[in-house]
Amino acid sequence: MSDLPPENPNLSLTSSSSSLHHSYSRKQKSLGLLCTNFLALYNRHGIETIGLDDAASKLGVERRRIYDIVNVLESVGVLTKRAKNQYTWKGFSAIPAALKELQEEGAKDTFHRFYTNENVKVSDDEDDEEESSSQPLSSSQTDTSKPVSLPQSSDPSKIDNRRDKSLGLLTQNFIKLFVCSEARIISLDEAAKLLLGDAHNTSIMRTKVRRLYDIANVLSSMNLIEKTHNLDSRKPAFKWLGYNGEPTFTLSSDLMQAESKKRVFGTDLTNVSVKRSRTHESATERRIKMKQQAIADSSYNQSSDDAHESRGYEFGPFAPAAGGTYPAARLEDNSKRAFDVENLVSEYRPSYQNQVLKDLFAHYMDAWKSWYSEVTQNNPLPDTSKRH
DNA sequence: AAGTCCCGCCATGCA
DNA sequence: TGCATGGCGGGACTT
Repeated sequence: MSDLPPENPNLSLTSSSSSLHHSYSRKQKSLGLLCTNFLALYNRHGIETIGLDDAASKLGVERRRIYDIVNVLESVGVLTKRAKNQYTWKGFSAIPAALKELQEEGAKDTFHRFYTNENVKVSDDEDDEEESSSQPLSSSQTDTSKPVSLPQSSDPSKIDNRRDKSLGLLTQNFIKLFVCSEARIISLDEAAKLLLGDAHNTSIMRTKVRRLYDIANVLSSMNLIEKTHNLDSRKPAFKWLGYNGEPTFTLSSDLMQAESKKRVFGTDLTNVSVKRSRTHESATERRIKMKQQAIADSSYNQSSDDAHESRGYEFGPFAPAAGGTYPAARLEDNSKRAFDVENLVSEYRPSYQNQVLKDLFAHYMDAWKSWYSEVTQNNPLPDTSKRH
């Protein structure tokens, strides 16, 4: 139990050198693989509670990594926090409901509840997040449309709760992007942009994208999304697969051995000497430099970098999973889609009261338009408003 | 103090 | 090379 985490036995953080071992591969330590192992370990009958320490030692990683996984799993309903160090296993069967809830929640406020000053509610924002089962609870506290943006605008209050930036919330918003729109393929860059409310300095974007990588990895290992490319731009992106039944997981061979051997795995392939040599000063220096640079080019009104680039996502039929607010349209049925979107427009436009949302909406329309014209080209459709 | 986990530096991997 | 990825752990925030 208290087998200490593998950690680095002894290592010289200095140097670079050394013997690098042959077999170190970051792939073997990826969050995605770790998640797969985690799932293989706990997604079985009889499991009802999961202890973080137990998981960490069984998987041979630090708790920090377990948090990464658990946080996103929880945001999809697979787990529920019970107490310190303790989670309740809900299983994959809880996913559909969770997705549905996210969809409804997202549809209701078009991805987020933005706060018009009259209904903010900064202070008491939620308390008990999800809890799918019983009641919907749609108080998706603030989130995505973080006020921020304008560097110097006066922020009413520091709506910057830690929770607002949590991996869990970000996961849910990322999922809403798929489930509440017609986008089927979205690149992490685009996702970050959308979730950030557009126009942001590189530093913030970079960090957001970094988080999205973590999320994408675990969602991928759950088969909720899959990596692909944008049809046109070729840029890597993720495709929403939705919940299609419970996938099967298998422990990676080494873990298996470790398990059967009753021994902590991981220790061996930990990249001891590879540790990055964080030369304090250079790191700090760099950080400062980046900060300044960030500030420098954060001119929020960069009219130049948004607008276009709408090729971030691809549209497609709606996810099979939870039936929801929007009808599942067929790709071929262009006219219907046109109709749907237009409906969507008139239905939602009125609610866009803040700039951020407006931009976001415009962004989507833009993307849709280009997609539309593209499709229309090879497959001219009769008339926009006549179904077939 | 212990538990959480945000953040972003910088190494890897792969065209 | 350059860009996409993502390991990793410092240290801030919560309990």
